[in-house]
Amino acid sequence: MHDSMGCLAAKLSNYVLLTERDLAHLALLEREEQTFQRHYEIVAAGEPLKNLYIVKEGWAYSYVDTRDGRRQIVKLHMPGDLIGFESLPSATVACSVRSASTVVLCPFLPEALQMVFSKAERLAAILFAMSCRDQESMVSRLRAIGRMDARERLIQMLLDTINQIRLTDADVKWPFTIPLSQTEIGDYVGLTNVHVSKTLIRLEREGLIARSDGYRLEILNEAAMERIVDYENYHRALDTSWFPEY
Amino acid sequence: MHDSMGCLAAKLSNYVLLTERDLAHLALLEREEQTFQRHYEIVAAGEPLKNLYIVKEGWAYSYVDTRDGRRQIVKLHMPGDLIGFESLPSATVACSVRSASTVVLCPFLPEALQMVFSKAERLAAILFAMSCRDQESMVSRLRAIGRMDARERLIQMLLDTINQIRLTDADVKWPFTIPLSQTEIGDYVGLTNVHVSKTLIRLEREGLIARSDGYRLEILNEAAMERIVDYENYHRALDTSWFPEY
DNA sequence: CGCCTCGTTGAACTGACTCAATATTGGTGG
DNA sequence: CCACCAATATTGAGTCAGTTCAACGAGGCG
Repeated sequence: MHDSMGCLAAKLSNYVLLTERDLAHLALLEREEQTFQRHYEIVAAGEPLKNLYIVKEGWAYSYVDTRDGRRQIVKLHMPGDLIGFESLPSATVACSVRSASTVVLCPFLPEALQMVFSKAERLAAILFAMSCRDQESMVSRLRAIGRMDARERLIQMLLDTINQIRLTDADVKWPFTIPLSQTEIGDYVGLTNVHVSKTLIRLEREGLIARSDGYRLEILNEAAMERIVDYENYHRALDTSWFPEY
Repeated sequence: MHDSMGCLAAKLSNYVLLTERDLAHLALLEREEQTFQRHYEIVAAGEPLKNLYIVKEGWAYSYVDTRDGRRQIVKLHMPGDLIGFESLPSATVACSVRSASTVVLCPFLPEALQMVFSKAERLAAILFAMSCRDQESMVSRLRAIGRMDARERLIQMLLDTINQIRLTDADVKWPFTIPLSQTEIGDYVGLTNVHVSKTLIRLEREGLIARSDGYRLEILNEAAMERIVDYENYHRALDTSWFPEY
């Protein structure tokens, strides 16, 4: 990651070759920044949409609730991720956002997209591609939650998380930290905290993972885990053949 | 729906005011068309991405499989819907597509987007907004599948389907037809065909819905059903405040 | 007429949940 | 540096929603 680059730029540069002009436009989106403590409610669903965000540091997640208090975490946000696109069409916040660790976000106004679409077509295409990639990610989550048992869901979640981390940190060292409680993991994969605990212990006994103090975790047999869930890593370079030229 | 308009244009015009220029660009995407019989495998996951599609008539759906044959239907596609965006970033088909009824599709090449982004910025913004709306829809599905029981999932699915229909057919008449078998409905909401059958019968006994021969269905107490799942209808006009001007 | 797909029904099973007690961890202030 | 508290994780017992399996029924089509 270059010092001169913002976090979004750094992440996008893993996907696609950015031009000077792209970088200049991107810089405009990452001017401000705000820091939030762990477990802070950054945005609440139902409000009018004020800001979109770029994650600069730390983790956050988007979630929705049911009236009787059940919670579903929808996406994890790591450095370089964009937050809030699903709220754009209705101009109303569709998902609440909460920090998982201490987190630094760059807020920007939806109106900034006007400039992007009219003056930086290629960047617009990139953002569009990122939105499509988010869909791809949600497709795989729907598959996991809709059709897999607890063990498979957790395996899928761990694989996907580690690959998402690798995007900005090419060789992660084991063990790595997942700043999520088991309740949060459960809310992410559609299980109870109790069953997450039992299933993680099972994965440990099977020799697939190892856990050390607190939230540290090691994936011992990634290949086997990939086979179990038929894992497809879509966190790779973007196809740019349909992008406009400058 | 104007005769001169394509299906996508017709659908978009429910969301947003289209200019002459938008319409001209849209027309370019809807030149060809292909017809498929019911239950035809239109695209298979894993292939290189060839076409994106606009639905002109009939229903189709996108789905993914697990290795051992479990299936998860990801989206329903109705007239005016766009198919295949989630495959764009990887240039590989992420979801298989299958026709639910006889269906007419307008294929177009991903490269057509190049023209859209460079020459029709406003249309690009619209497509981007549609992709974000798809995300919104998948958020609500994750909530349903991850955190609701069978009865709630089916209620949510019925409400959402009828509201999606209403977009192009403002006052649907009861009873309306859902061209999906109970196995397909199960694959959509993450249940078995057996349990779908039992749960639909239960909803009927509760007086929430009525069913007539085959696939015809009537929603008897929409308000009650909306209350049960805390339903939010996001199939409404798009916020265009961040769209570029011409 | 007979095949095939689809829906219904019932019995038995089981994965995940609920509830509740106990352990562990991390953070805080004295 | 230790003691205490709150948050989180573990464990076990009992329950239940949804699955599996299997049989049966009903319409649609060649």
